[in-house]
Amino acid sequence: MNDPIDQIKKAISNYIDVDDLEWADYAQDFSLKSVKKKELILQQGRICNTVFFVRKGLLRVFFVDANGEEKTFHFSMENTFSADYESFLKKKPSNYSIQTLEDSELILMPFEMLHRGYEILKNGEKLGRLLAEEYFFLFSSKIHAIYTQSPMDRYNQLNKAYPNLLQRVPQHYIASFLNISPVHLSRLKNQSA
Amino acid sequence: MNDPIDQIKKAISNYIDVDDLEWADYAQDFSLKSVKKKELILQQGRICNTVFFVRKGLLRVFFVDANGEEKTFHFSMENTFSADYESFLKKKPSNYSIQTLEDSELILMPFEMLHRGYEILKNGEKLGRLLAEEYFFLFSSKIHAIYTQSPMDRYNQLNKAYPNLLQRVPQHYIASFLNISPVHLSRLKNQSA
DNA sequence: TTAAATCATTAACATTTGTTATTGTCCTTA
DNA sequence: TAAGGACAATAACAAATGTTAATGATTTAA
Repeated sequence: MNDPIDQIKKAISNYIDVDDLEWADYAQDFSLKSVKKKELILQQGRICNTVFFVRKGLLRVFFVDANGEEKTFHFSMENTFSADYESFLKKKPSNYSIQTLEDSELILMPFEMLHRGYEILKNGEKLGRLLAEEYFFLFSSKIHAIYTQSPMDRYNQLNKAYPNLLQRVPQHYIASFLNISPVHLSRLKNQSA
Repeated sequence: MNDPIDQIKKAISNYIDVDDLEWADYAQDFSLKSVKKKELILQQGRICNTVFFVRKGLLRVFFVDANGEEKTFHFSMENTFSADYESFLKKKPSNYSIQTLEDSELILMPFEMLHRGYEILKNGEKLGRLLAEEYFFLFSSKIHAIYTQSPMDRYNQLNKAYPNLLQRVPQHYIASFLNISPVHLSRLKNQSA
């Protein structure tokens, strides 16, 4: 079996039982894409019609606010899915852009394929539900953290959850992710030392 | 047909087609509850084993942070569902408490019932997916708003989205929802006038 | 109906965070 | 390899937000 496609099957198996026969039929529609560092794979304002599975590399989900400033919303790590899921599902213009932060290898899942999955795969709807629930939990805990933790707390927690992320990502993106200025993050790091 | 149960059927019909026969079988397990103002219907630390449908009244979802301060996370309006959904699904201690802000009439949906819904109702899994997606979108836009809008912007937007909410809810809960101090909210309101 | 509690407002002050500008380092690329 | 650009650190100052305390109004409950 094709190696990269095996990788996404494994990821999906964390959510539902995958029937081999169904899968063989389904999986042929995946396509692979290699993308150089710093390239834009989704542009704010366009409709997101693909879910990206990060086989290798690292993505940054961000948007430009009313003042023209970039805000980093999320980092998509290896073996996770990435998209503007709302744009994807509702076919409306995306609020986010997505770019590669490293040379990356992606598996592409176009919109039609998702819906075919709901029909073809015995547990397709369940997979959709579990993925929506997972990101729901993720966002929920992100809001919880914003309400309860200081920027420094969140920095430390990020460092703990993804130990090498801080080495892989320019610091001002981290600041933006924490919703503070790069200058302030630099100050905070010194204080704690 | 029973009137309150008809109300929740109508709400669910916004998500999936409901087959009358299935529904008649399913709906008999709902129970109703009238709750006085200011009563706690879910307590932080306990497992949330019921989803509440707000037939009438208003709920506040909140939690107590490490400093012992209450943070208001969400207001549950009429004809919407309320729960700590993560606690509910994973059967783990809730991060939130839920209280009534007004005398309320609730429809209770216990955990077993949800799962029976996944099995009994033809579109049960789909309903689960759509609900998870809806709250996912809600949280997503909440985070987006935190990143892009000033507290005053968010206050105005809240006022626009739920025109009578500000009259129904003590102002310090609104401040807490906006993640600012009550004193600061009072100041902001004066500045804009 | 009255006393107590809750609440919104305001003022004064403290803290946090943002902005701008400068400098030195490192990386990129022509 | 040299020049330009991106980046992190730092300082000085400005703006936003929090904290505490006092006051008056409203609501709640005995």
